[in-house]
Amino acid sequence: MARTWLMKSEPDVYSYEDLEREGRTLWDGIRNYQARNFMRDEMRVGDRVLFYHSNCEPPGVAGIAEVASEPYPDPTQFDPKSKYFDEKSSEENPRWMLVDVTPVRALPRLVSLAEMREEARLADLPLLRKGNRLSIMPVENADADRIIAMADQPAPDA
DNA sequence: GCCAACGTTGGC
DNA sequence: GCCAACGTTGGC
Repeated sequence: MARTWLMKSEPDVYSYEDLEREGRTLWDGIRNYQARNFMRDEMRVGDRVLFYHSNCEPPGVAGIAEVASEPYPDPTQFDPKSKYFDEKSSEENPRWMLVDVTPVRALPRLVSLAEMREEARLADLPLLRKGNRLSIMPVENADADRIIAMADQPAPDA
C-alpha cells in the first residue's frame, strides 16, 4: 500500500492550481534535512500527496497529488543565480534531492487547518503538533482519507 | 561538542 | 507585521 505525504507550498509562490496548469513539477528548494530525507529515502512513485497551502488565509489542504519520479538532485543547488544555490554542494556529491509531483485532483473545497484542529480524530496528525515547521511530512493513510472526506462535507461555520 | 546568535517558517 | 518555535552556523 502506497503511503501518503503532506507537502506544503505557499500558494503565492506555487499553488495547487499552478500544479494542475503545469501538469508536473520538481519539488525544488527544500533545504531541510528531514524533509529531504523523506524525499530521498522514503517516497515511492505513486505515493499520495496532500498538497497543503501554507502562509496564506486560510491555510489548508487544497488538492491531491502524487509522487511521480525517483529521487534525483535538485538542480537549483548548482545554479549560482538561484536563491537555492548551495556552494557546498557539487554534482559529484549533491546535498539536496527532490522528486517530481503530478496533480491528481483538486479537493471540492479547501480543508482548513482550523477545521483539522477541530477534528478530534486527527489529533495525532504531525501537521497539528505545536511548533511543527516541517514542509514535508508523512500522514497516516486513514488520516489522509479522513481529510479528503471532510472536503466532501459542507464547510463548518466560520 | 556546547551553545549563543542568527535566520526561517508559518500561524495568527 | 509580530513572534514563537525551531534549525543551522560558527566561535570557542
